[in-house]
Amino acid sequence: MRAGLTAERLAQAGAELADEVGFEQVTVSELARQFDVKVASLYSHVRNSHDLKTRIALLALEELADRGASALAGRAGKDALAALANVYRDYAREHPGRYAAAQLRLDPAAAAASAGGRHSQMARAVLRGYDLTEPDQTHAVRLLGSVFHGYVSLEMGGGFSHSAPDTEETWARILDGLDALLRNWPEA
Amino acid sequence: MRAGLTAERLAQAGAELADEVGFEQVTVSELARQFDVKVASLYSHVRNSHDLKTRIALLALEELADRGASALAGRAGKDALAALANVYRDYAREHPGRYAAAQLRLDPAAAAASAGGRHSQMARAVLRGYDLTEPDQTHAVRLLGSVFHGYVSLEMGGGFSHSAPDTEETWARILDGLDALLRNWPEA
DNA sequence: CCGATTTGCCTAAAAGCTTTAGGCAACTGC
DNA sequence: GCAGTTGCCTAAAGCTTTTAGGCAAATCGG
Repeated sequence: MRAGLTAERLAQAGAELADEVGFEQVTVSELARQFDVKVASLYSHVRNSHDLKTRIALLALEELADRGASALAGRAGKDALAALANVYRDYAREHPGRYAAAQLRLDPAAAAASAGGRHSQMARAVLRGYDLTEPDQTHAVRLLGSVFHGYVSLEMGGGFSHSAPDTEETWARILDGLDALLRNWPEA
Repeated sequence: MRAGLTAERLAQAGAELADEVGFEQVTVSELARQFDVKVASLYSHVRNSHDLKTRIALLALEELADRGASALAGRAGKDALAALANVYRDYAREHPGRYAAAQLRLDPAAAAASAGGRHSQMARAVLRGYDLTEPDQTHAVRLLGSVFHGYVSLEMGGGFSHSAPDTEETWARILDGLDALLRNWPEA
């Protein structure tokens, strides 16, 4: 009786495990336990612990990009902005472990093979609804990335303690603010 | 001959170590090696590995708050905004390990004892230069936190690959953008 | 100044994670 | 059904964390 391990199934199971116990706690040993298999067996499918984590990160980035593409379809302007923003926030809430994985610093090789490019393309797609030309568009792409990532990770980390006003309200107002800023991007 | 360990010296040494090898690699064992002392000895000063990391985080938050307070003294408006923003960015560049430590999710007890409150007070101080009243001021505090944290961590993580235009330019334009937005904060 | 107490670092040991090497059995294809 | 490949196994070394208990060095009281 073989367990039927593959790198993909390991990454998938690792992603689920990450959501349950946190990305930090995802370990080759724990994964072996889940598959009821000896630890050494995993090393035929995965180079090492870091390789496993990288695969989980790539999977998460891919899923996020898929969600983003769906959300953006048929939307433009502020509608698109909010849709993309919510993709990141909702994904982080539904899949905290995967979201943490997506934050993993990838080595250049992995980064090139990742969905990273799709993510910046999505941000650019949103910006088509605003009147920015290069290089301002690039600056704006980076701003969107910063706000989305920064807000989501602070909110998830409890950075905005449960004080009033609630974070739902803040999120809405920040999106209003970003929209206003993009419509009125200051010249250099 | 005693080594003269204390929780404070361990946190300090841990912070330096974090800057050299990365916060993730800061380990009780490695620290023991640095002090040329047996591992078990550290456990008289520090409850466990997580306690050590928490102490490093608190130290980093404290240092950051000190720098922020200096930077803000005598400044207002966009000047203050840029000064505070640069405190975070510069600190992250000079002390990447400490900055990573400052991102550690603190348990409520540690969070309450941390310099977290000073940080939001600094953001509020910056916002005094703009015309925002509650609850918009809180929303804006959170926006500043998001952008500063998000930008710095993406830049450090290589998220803005070394593509043109350079990140220095983007940073300047984002601060221009934030300033413009705060001066023209949209109503609800 | 010296004995008593506290404190600090030690040895010892258990338990868990990572990674490599080499082997045997179970699938796969001919 | 046999040969070959692949997959999971045993074994083992090295690292980290954490606890328990001991001896010696610093510190304090007389």
